[in-house]
Amino acid sequence: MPNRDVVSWNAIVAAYWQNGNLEESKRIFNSMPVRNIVSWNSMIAGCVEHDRIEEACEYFLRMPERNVASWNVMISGFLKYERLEEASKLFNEMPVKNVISYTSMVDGYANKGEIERARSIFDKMPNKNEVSWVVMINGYVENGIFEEARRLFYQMPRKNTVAMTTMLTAYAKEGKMDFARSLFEEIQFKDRISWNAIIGGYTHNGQCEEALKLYNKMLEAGKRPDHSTLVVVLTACSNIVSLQQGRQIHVLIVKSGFQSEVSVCNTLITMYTKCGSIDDSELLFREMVNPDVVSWNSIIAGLGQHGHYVRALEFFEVMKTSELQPDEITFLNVFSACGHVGRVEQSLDLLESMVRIYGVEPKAEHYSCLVDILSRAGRLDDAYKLITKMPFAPDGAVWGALLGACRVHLNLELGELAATKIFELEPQNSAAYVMLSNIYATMGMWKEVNRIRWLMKENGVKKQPGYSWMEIDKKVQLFLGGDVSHPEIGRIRLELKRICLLMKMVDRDEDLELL
DNA sequence: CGAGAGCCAT
Repeated sequence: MPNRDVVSWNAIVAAYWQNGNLEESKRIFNSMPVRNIVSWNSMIAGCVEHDRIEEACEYFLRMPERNVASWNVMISGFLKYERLEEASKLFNEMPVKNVISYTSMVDGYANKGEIERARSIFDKMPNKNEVSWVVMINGYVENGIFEEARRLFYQMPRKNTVAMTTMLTAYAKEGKMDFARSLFEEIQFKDRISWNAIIGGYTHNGQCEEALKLYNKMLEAGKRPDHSTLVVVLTACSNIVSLQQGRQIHVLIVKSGFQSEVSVCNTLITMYTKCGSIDDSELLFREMVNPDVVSWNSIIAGLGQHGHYVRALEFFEVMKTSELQPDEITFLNVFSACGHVGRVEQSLDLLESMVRIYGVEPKAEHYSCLVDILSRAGRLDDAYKLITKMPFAPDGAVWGALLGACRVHLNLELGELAATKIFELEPQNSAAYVMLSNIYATMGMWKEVNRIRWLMKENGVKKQPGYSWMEIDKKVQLFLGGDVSHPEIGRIRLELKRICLLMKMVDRDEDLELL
């Protein structure tokens, strides 16, 4: 039975590359006495899996005959690396297409933002299955076109758990958690991913208590958490600054062996940072055997958020000696630290070395940071020069950084210029009006102050009130900036005074590091 | 024995 034989060989070939040993797969493949189409297809899939698309091509061209799966595996290989042209060439050349060929192309176009082309293939499909529908719906969701996603979802004939989870995620991204929740309740066979989606939805929409409640329900329902579950519930704990619940989940992570998951550790680092326990963040980071860029970014950001700027910069120096490449977020965190300790020259050097050494293109946010650093150092003209030298059009945030400093250093000319730019780019940006008006007020130019006030009214700009809240006798009290009519105003003021005093005391202790 | 889907961290 030679056929039976091939099947066993194929299984061994597949098993090796699935366990990370592509070379052994290839060796066995070469030594096989007989091969069928499946042997070749499996070898191609293995190469694709191990980022060796060119080798996959070689096998594809060498094989004596191909079936539809051979073409499909090549197409999905090219799509994996966003090589749309080659994928679509194969798609057009292949003699017979099946539902998988079409679905792969729909997914490929949708992932590249070419949603119209994805849709036109979807509409041309001779028959669709549940996967095709989900790919198309999710394509709309990923591209933020929620109305069309919803329309297709309701057209979809048989909605399975995956489709419902996709739509649930769409509602969550729109902030419509009530719709997301009722869809979730309608899912007959809720799996772990559906639970993760609804918990994540509540977390990202600021309803973290509800997220944690659902997490407990999930455990009660007998679903074990996976690394994604843990990531979102830890995020929920961070957002509500619940160190106690965060630690509880940390214990569970250690007991269940999830501490080997990099994403889980990274989230733990951030959780401890946000919950005020930066030492735990650092301990965790040091214990990681395989930190990635996100781990480094998290600890550098964390140290910065706790005022340990110099230490953050030291970590960055160590990161540079590792084999990991800093990314755009690393540089944002590093710029932030530089700015706080007034390292102007260093940040200018860094901006230059971003591209030259690390191949990271600075974005608008990076320029905003630099403009902010230069401006705060009083170098307003240099900041303006940097803006004019930016390789793309400056956005409102860049001008805002300059305007903010113009208010502090009282530079009327540049301030008016920056404000004018912001009014063009973001006419509803109330902060710009307020800052410009403050410059005029400080300089006693009351006529101009009135002109800005009039301009705000004319453009329908509303300054959103500044507000905060605190807990008094187990009740949360909301209070507005400048509001003296609050019934608990006395105790609120007392508490604010206490916090100010506390901050000044802490500040004195940590001044040393700033120098 | 081979090809297409939903959730997650800075």
